[in-house]
Amino acid sequence: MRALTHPDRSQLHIETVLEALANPVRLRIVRRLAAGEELTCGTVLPDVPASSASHHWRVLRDSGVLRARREGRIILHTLRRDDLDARFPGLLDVVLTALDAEPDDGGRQP
Amino acid sequence: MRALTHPDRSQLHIETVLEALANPVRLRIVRRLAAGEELTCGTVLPDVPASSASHHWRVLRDSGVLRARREGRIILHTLRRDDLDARFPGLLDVVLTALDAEPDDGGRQP
DNA sequence: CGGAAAGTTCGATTTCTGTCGTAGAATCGA
DNA sequence: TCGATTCTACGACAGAAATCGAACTTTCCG
Repeated sequence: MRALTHPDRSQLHIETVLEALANPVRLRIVRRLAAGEELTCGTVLPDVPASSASHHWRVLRDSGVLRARREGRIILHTLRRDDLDARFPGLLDVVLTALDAEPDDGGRQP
Repeated sequence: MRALTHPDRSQLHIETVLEALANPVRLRIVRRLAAGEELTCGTVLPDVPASSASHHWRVLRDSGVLRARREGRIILHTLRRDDLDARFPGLLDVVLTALDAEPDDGGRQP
């Protein structure tokens, strides 16, 4: 198990962040973290296989959207609101607001 | 040649817009349109084959990021700033500001 | 009318993403 | 120490997206 590394604030890249956000599963994660709570991988995507979920958490971490902290055998994640706001002011807010105005799946159910 | 159709403002979808923006070629287009100028397809991506470029313009149109207007044999494109600001206030601004702070290729050259 | 220009569409190819099972590491509690 | 829990790593596969040449449409102009 590799150490949890994150790009630092100055390395955040708008294109990478947009790529990370442009996915329905990852938007679900971001949305759940919006309240500020620290959440474990397991709690957010009960319907998704662990290995798939892990992939999405990683994309969000690697892009700098989330910060991870290992606590024993679990990993606690938070939104990097401070860093995102510093580098891309308003981005997170507008995405979260837009998500709130939509159903949980982003309006993709029949 | 099909008519140029656009999703209307109420149909704009944050996830679709993020997907459209999460691509380096398309970000180049958006960046060039940021000044408010109406531009033709041919003027923005001289290095990209026309058929590839056409694909990207289409993604941007279909997602609602751009508005197209046919003028004879050319197509004039503009950013849908009004609609994007109405539905996702601040999104375009933060993306454009972030792009301005980066090199033209988004920092991907060696 | 004929040819050039601007874009699109189509189809083939390649490349990138997402999905998921399996296996493994680390931690905890009994 | 054994087994359960939590999560990651790997590898295979499928589907989606990007790329691009070739053919086509429409328009403009000589």
